[in-house]
Amino acid sequence: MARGKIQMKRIENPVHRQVTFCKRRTGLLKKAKELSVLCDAEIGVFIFSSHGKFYELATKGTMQGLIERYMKCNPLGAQTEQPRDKQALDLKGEISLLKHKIDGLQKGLRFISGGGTGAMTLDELNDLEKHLEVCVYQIRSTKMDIMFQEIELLKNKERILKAANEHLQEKIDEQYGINNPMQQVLTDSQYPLWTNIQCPLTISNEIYQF
Amino acid sequence: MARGKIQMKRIENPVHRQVTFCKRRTGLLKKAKELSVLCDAEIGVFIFSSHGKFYELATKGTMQGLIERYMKCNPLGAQTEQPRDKQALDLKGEISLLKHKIDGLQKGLRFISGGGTGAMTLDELNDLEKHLEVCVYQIRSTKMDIMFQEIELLKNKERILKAANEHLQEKIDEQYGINNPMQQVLTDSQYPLWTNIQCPLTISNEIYQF
DNA sequence: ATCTATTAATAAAC
DNA sequence: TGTTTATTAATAGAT
Repeated sequence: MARGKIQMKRIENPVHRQVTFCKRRTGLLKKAKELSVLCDAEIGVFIFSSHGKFYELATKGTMQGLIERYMKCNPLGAQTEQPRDKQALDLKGEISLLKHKIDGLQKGLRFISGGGTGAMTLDELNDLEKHLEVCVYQIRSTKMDIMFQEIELLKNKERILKAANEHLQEKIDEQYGINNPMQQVLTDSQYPLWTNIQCPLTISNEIYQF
Repeated sequence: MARGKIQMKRIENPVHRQVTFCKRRTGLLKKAKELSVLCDAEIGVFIFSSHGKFYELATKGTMQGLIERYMKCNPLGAQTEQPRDKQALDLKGEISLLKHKIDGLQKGLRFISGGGTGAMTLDELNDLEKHLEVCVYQIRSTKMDIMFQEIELLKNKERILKAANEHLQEKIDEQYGINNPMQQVLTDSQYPLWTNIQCPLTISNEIYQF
């Protein structure tokens, strides 16, 4: 794919072969990652070089998980692995994964408490995001509770004041009758005055203490 | 690599995603074979599509052989000893915990970003996080505004009712004097009655419409 | 699946 | 190995 085609056969020159191995290995893993990302696929790649050196890629989860999934898809090979080994492998995998998560949370805490992020991985950011969501939710919930309580309190006050007003009005009506001048005082034109009245209510101590 | 670049993120259009998956899967396996041939490497590739369909390639021997070779190379598989049962128990717990977490995170992310997310890059997550913060803030802010408005409204009503009560009380005092029986009605012992009074206020139309 | 305009990968050279 | 460059290979979008 460059400066000339190459034959699709083993490269005999060891130097050329090594160079090509390095380049194409990188390319292959890149392609695998891209395919995983673009198409939401889970991909695992093993590469053993001719010298026995090992390279691997697991795009989601761990290679252990991939192998397990592979085993499920291929019942034929299920027996090759002893349960003991499998369990041990799983355990190790989980431990490293959990340590990883703890790392992420620690980094997240550091971030929240003022520092920069440092290099956080995608998984770490996922955890942090969830953690932040929970924090935000809790704070909001508490605030809402307080405000609802205040609203309910004020509604209660309103109800009681209305009842008090009604009672007082009835008393007045009893003495003045329905059509006495008192009614004029309670029209819209008078309303703004009331909102500005500051002097203490003579009956407030009894009525408004709740 | 054709007719325009594409973003390195999950392709949301299912048709496009499927087409790309097919093409790139072919390309990836071809690359793996080429690398194996050119550089005399042993390569294994697992591909699980997002729908769970499985594809594999083992360039030399079988996938089983590759996995076994992988087990030997992987230091995690080397040590396994006595506390097998304990390890197994731990393992089960860890697995279910992690699966739960992963499930939750994936669901959350998918939910938040609307469509399915697939693997997101760090930058995408940063953007998502920022977006989330803004969304949460906006929703909370709107709710708070509404609640503050309601609180202010109720406080206003309270103030006006108190003023009205004071005014009415003054009227009553003018006629009955400070020590008339009216006072008794406005004591704490009477208070519960008021809270249950349901009949319309005779002066409410003027006072309470705001 | 097939066709191309483009982009991406990479062989060779340094 | 990393970079550069000329070239080939892969593939996105259209059909």
